[in-house]
Order: sequence, then structure tokens, then C-alpha cells
Amino acid sequence: MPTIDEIAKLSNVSKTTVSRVLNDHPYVSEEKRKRVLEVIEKLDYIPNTSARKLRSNKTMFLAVSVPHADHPFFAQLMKHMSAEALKHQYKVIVFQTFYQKQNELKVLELLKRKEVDGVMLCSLENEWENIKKYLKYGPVVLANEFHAEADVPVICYDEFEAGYKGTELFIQKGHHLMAFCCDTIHSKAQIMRKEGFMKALSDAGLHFQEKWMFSHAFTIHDGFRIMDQIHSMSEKPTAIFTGNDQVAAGIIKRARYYQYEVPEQLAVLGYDNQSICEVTDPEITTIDIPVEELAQKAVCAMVNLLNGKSGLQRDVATLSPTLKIRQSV
Amino acid sequence: MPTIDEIAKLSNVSKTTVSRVLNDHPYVSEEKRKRVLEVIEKLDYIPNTSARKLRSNKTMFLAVSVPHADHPFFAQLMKHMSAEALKHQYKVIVFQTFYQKQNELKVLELLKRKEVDGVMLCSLENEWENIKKYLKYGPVVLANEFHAEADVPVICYDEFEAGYKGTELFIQKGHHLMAFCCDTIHSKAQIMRKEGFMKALSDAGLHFQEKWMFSHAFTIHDGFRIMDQIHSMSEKPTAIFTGNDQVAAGIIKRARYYQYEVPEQLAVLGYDNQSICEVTDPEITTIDIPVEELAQKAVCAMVNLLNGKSGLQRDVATLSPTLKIRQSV
DNA sequence: TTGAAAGCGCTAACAC
DNA sequence: GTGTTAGCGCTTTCAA
Repeated sequence: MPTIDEIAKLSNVSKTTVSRVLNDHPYVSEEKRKRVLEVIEKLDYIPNTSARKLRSNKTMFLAVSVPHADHPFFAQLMKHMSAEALKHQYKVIVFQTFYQKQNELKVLELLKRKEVDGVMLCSLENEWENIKKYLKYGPVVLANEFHAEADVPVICYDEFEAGYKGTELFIQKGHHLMAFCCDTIHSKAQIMRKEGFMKALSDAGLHFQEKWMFSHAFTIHDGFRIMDQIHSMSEKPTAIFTGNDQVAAGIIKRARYYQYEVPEQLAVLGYDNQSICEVTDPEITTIDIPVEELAQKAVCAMVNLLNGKSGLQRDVATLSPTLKIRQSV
Repeated sequence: MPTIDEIAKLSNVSKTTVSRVLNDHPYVSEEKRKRVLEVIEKLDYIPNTSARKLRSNKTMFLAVSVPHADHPFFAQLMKHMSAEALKHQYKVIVFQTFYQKQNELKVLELLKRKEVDGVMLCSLENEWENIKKYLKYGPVVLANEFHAEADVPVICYDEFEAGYKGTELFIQKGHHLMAFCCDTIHSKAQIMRKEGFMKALSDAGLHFQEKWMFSHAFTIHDGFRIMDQIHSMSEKPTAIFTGNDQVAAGIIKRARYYQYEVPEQLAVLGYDNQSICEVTDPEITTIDIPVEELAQKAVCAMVNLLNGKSGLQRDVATLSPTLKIRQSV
């Protein structure tokens, strides 16, 4: 591979001049510029990125951490973040936490090592206290997940509203025995969603039974498991807020297997509005959330931080979820 | 951020010694090693990765190109590749082609710029001729996709066998009017799959009708579209090889809507064995492919190439698909 | 408008 | 065992 020195030598100029041409700086005579460009073309020269990075102290890389890259919601988030980042010349590194605290800290280590310019956390495994320590090494943005004290940009959904709206729909349809699923119990986003759920219940004079709280609900198989549990209960809920379309699909499938009428005997509300909602029978009524917008806002917040257009400080952007009515509620 | 110089100064040694400690080289007295480690600990020092990269001419990054990061199959592939790469100290950069030739070339440019050490192509948009030009800049591995002339490691499924086995199953069940879906027509993997399909037909003395060939089949919505087309035909197939579980799910859903009995009037075979197969009604009979094994083999092939344990040459590893019988065939 | 030279932070010959 | 020194390839003062 040719270096800038060779280009300089062959075009009879200094490497400063070559660098100027490369970076579109002014003050290069047309003649030299042309000569340099010709040599570059001829030698098929491309500047070495590692050298540029060392020199500029910028990597143009962003790390994105998600629990699993193949969970439909996170896969979608990755897709849009990666595409948006590229528009701003940033490349995205996937990091999976697999729900392990320690893996999340490894992502943050990348910041310290200057392997990436910023980190976007799409889930949260550690106490904020432990994450905070890394803020001095570079910007962090919270996307999808929420935290009450995080002194960084937070781009999230109005989980309270989602919880409230969904539950309201159940109530409208005459339900008053409601179950609730969450993925990880310590997620602040989940907690707010549950608060919305609880508020809707209490506003309607209903109250919640703790035995109908199901955790670790991520996948279709979790949906199967939860429905098995419900089926074995002596007192059963008639509506379930799943927090995730995969779980909803699993519950519906298994409920039909057990001969439940859905939504009459068991109403099931999804979350995310993934395309799977359209293939189950009945189709899944769900909560549509603006994933693409979330991804774009999060990346833009990060880019602004990196360009010094904004300082690292708390800044919560809340996106609105909307109900998508189909058949399962 | 402290640099190696500061560590050297504060521990009263040369930076060479610090570097030796950092890289676990021998020939450092226990006493100095201890002193250096203490200073490192105290200053919370971490070596700057950009500098190391420039010096070593290695980035420890791998680029993975997929059409879309949120297609379930590719998301799964990403997940496993990323996890496997990490075991070997490599980080993965996601690159989406969105089925554009030019985006695929951008991934290969990364190799030229020394932004990544290797590129793993999981789909193929360009003629091999155009990709070949980049091989001189670094190793390329083909995973999931196949190419007859590619002079690089190719890790793929036996698509011919998958096509043959699936079609054989249809025939066993008494079908002789068969349709076939593919995603992109120019994919060699798809072509081999179709060859297996055709061979099974001809071995049974059947023959294929071109009007039952459907292309651009990726998603649930494509499944809807294809089923609409089938429904509007005067002569209809009784079995369809979809090449993808999402498409199968869409077809089944829409077929039920049109009151077809599945599999009696229309047998539907999926591909990939994703969890969506278990929530449709009927459940999807599909072809199970070893995604995780594919991902691991591909990454290992790449790592061997990078470690000089093997040279860049044609080396085809073919993994076997197996039928997963459920209800839709 | 141009170029010489310094230096980003690190590793590895080489000499002692 | 240890340190001096020369770069890796680039950008950016600074002086001309």
C-alpha cells in the first residue's frame, strides 16, 4: 500500500501539500492539486485510517449495546441506528450484553481505550453509579431505556402512557382481571410502563394481583411458558399486557391450543408492532412505537455531543406510543 | 488521559519497560513490573488503541455485511458472528447493503482503508470480478452465500440438498404442482437451491411451471403478496417452497383468509426454522439450518486467515440442512 | 502558496 | 534486564 510520502515524492510536492489536497484545504495551486490527484488515482492510494485516528483522536465509531442482536425489536433498532450513523460518517459496532452487567462494562471500556467515540446504551444492566464513572472518557446516550438520574441525553418512549393506554383499552372492553409481563424487573422503562398500567387500573377502581405479574418475558417460548402458568391457575386473568409482540404471539398460540377464545376469554396486548402481529390468529392488537425515530434521535443526539454542539447533560426526549387495534384485544 | 510516557516517568523506567509489562513480555524484573503496575493502576491508565493499531497495522475489527440487520435470519447470523468474533478478540462492525451493489463495495473499501482486518460477506450483490479486486487488501470470507469461482473460504449450506429434500417431502405427500420462491434471483445459493428443487421434480417425472416462480420473497408482506397472486391464478400450485419462514408465515395466514386448507389444498414449506414457525396455524414445516455453526465456522476461517494459519484460497465448507416436520406440509 | 519539522502514543530493533 | 531510538502514516503548526 502506498503512503502519503510516496504520493508526495511522485508528484514532486511535500506531504503537507498532499494532505491539503486530501482534506480539501485551500491554498493549493490548481496545477499541483491536479498533479497530486493524478498520482493518487494512479497508485490507487487511500489514506490509512489508523494513522488519521491517532492523529485526530477520533475514531468515527459508535458502539451500540443491546441484549441480543437477534431480538426483533433490537434488531430493528440496530438497523436504523446503523443506517443513521452512516449518514453522519459514523460506523456502528454491535455489542451484546446477553443481560450481563460485565458485558455492558466492556462496552464502556471501549470508550476509555478510545476505540469508539461514543456509546449508545439500548438497555441497562448496571447501576447508574457504575456507568457514570465512564462519562469522563466520552459521551454516552441512553436510547429506549430510561433512567431517572442519568445525566446524559435520554431518548425513550412514554412508557407510562403506553402502559396507561393499553390498560384503558382492556377496561373499555370490559376486563377487570389483568395480568402484566415484563422482561427484566430492574429496567426503569418497564417500571414506568407498569406504573401506567397500575394508574389505569386504580383510575378505574380496579386493583392488581401480584400473582399475575410475569417476568423474564422476551420470546415466543416465554409466551408459551406464561400461558402454561396461567392455564394452571385456579383464578385466571382475562387480559394480559405482554410488553412484547413475540410474547403475545406465544401466549395466543398456546391459549388457542388450550381452547381459550381470544380475545373473549383472554385478551392479549402486544408491544412494538412487529410484523409478527399480522400472522397470528387472531392478529395482535399492539402498541406501535416509533423505532426509527428513536434510533435517529439517539444518533443525532450523539453526533451533536461529539461535534460539541451540545454538552453532556440530562436531556430527555420522549416519543409517543399509539395503539394499533387488530383482533387480540 | 495518561500516556505511556507518563507511566514510564512516574515509575522511573523507560517506556519500553512499560510496554513490556503491558504486553506480558519476559525480561522485566519483578520489582519494576510491580512498580509499573502500581502506577498504571493509580493513574487508571489504558493504552490508546489507535496508536497500537497504527503501530501494529491491525485493527481487531471485522466487518460483516448483510442486506438488513433486522431480517430474522441475518439478525441471528450477526448475533452468533459477533459473539464468536469476540471470543477471538475481534469486534464486529455491521454493514447493511440494503441490496445495493454500491453499499457492498463500501464495506470492501474499509479493507483498503485499513479500518477492518477482514470482511465477511453474508450476501452477494456484486459480480465476483468486482469483489476480487479487493482481495489484495485483506481477507474476505463468504458466509451463507455461495459462489462457484470465489477464491476465498466459503462457508455455506448444502442448498441443493435442502431444495431436494424439501421437494421430496412434497412429493411424498402426493403433490405434483409445485411453486418456488426466491429472494434475489442472482444469488448463487438460491440458484443451487432451485436446482435441488428441479432435480427432485425431474427424478419424480414432474416438471416445473415458470409461472409458479416467485421472486423478491423476504418478508411476511411478501408472503401476503405471493398468496394474493396464487389466489388470482386460474391454475394453482398445491405446494410452495418458500425459502424463508417469514414468507411461509405470510402465505399461510393469507391462505387461511382465502379459506384454503393448509396443508391439504396448499402445502407450505418454510426455511430457517425460526421461532415464528411455532406460532402460525398450522405450524410451519421447515428446513433447519445450523446458523450458529455457520457463524462460528466463518469467523474461525477468518481468524485463521488473519493469523496466517491458512492462505486465502478456495475452501468450501458445506453444512447440512435437515427437515423439521410440523404441520404445514 | 508551500514545505520542514514536530508529534499523536505506541512497539520493537538494537545496543549495552 | 533495561533503555535509546527509530519509526507506523498522518495533520498541523510555523516560517518562508
